Amino acid sequence: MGIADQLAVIPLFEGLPSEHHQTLARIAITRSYQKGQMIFAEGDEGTGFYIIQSGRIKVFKISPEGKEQIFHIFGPGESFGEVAVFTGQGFPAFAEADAQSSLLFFPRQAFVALIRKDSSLALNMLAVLSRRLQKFSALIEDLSLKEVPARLAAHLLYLCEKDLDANKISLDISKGQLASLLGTIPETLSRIMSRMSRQGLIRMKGSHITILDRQGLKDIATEGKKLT
Amino acid sequence: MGIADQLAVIPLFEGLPSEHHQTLARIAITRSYQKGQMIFAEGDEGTGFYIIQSGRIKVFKISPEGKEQIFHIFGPGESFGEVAVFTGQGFPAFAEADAQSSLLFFPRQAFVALIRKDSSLALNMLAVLSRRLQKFSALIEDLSLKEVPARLAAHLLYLCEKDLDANKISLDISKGQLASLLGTIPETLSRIMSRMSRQGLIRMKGSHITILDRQGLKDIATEGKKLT
DNA sequence: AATGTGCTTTGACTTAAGTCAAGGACAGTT
DNA sequence: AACTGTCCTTGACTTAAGTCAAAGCACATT
Repeated sequence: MGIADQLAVIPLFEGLPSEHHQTLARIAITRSYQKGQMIFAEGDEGTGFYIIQSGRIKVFKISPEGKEQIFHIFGPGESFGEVAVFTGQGFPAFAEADAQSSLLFFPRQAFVALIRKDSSLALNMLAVLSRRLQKFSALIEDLSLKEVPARLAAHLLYLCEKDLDANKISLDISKGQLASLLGTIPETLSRIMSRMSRQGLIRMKGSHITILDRQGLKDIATEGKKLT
Repeated sequence: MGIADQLAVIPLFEGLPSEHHQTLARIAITRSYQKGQMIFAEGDEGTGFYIIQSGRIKVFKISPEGKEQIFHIFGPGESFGEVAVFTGQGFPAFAEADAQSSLLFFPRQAFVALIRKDSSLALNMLAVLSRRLQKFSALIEDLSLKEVPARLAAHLLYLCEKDLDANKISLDISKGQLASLLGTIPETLSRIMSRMSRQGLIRMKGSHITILDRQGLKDIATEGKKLT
């Protein structure tokens, strides 16, 4: 399968005329990264953005003391690094391969030229950025207005929505990473998870989690209900 | 001065052909709000977005316990509520007039139609959203990775950049609102400000603040340096 | 000048969550 | 089966920041 065909099925490029998929395929540059390899650093000049063919990328920031906040973990079909393309400033965060990954790089100039010609592409991109803004809003709300148990409860409920199998979740990231995604540290996460287990809200076995009391989690996530 | 002329000078509509300014002026609807009046609530259907002619709007969320996190305070020439236009979902936060305000409302359908025709408008909008994403990144970083003194220090330095007059700042919002913007509460903010005063970093007189030790603030804002 | 209403500050106290340090658990390798 | 490294958990402790309550100020109105 050619690159153009791959592009046709990802949300950002959905509904475009197929000659534009061809053009996109022509300007895209394939790049491979090892697990742990840095893709860009905060402040690096934004010469283009990326789409994930395979693998997993984490986008994050680090405090002077070394604490890490993960903004997002992206998987196949998702794009990242677009912000720098449109602001003309540097990347606002770090990006690192979380697994062996294959990416498509779209150079800024060529991509912007294409967007000028195809308003559907522009609207798709607006939708992608808007959705990201929405996610960021939720993260800000969580960090500022909710405590860690509420964030965790919300995240677990979110995970078991997509993993449609009723109540079983298998974490595909480490608990340390989950902590960083929720804006906390592994110790705190661990303690809260065992509290939730003790209260019969979840059952935990390694990276497999079963939700036992959906309503109970919902109360903690959205109502101000406390975890004893 | 007609609406079209006003539109010509705001960043979002900069560089567009003037007949598009005419069209925009034609689809825009003027709306006025009293101080304290709600413009939209979280979850409301996003039927369009707003541009501020005059006044001030705060966009925020509220926790079940009533704590408020301000996402942004917008002034004349700025737009808000765009996200809902492009995701097709409800508004992700509340918006309220912080002062008697006059807004221009752009209905979704008509605006999207216009964006389809004018790729410069699309690119301008992409730039606006990207810059907002950048701001949100910074807020997330602050909330998760920095303590309140660091956020305050950074904010003061930011304010005195635009208020070019060397070292004097006059807050145009209440300290309670500043607290909410920094993700904290008035009591905490007050305590930290007096610590900063005691250490000779700033001088405070009502809503007028003088920065006495720029480097000292910078150290607290970016290096991990502590406030005693 | 006196009154009231809404900010802001201060003090005493509580608490969520972070730090540091020590054990466990587990997976892969030899 | 023993070893090694990594990740996860637990315990004791510290700390930043929130809560509650009471003054203090400041400005607008009568």
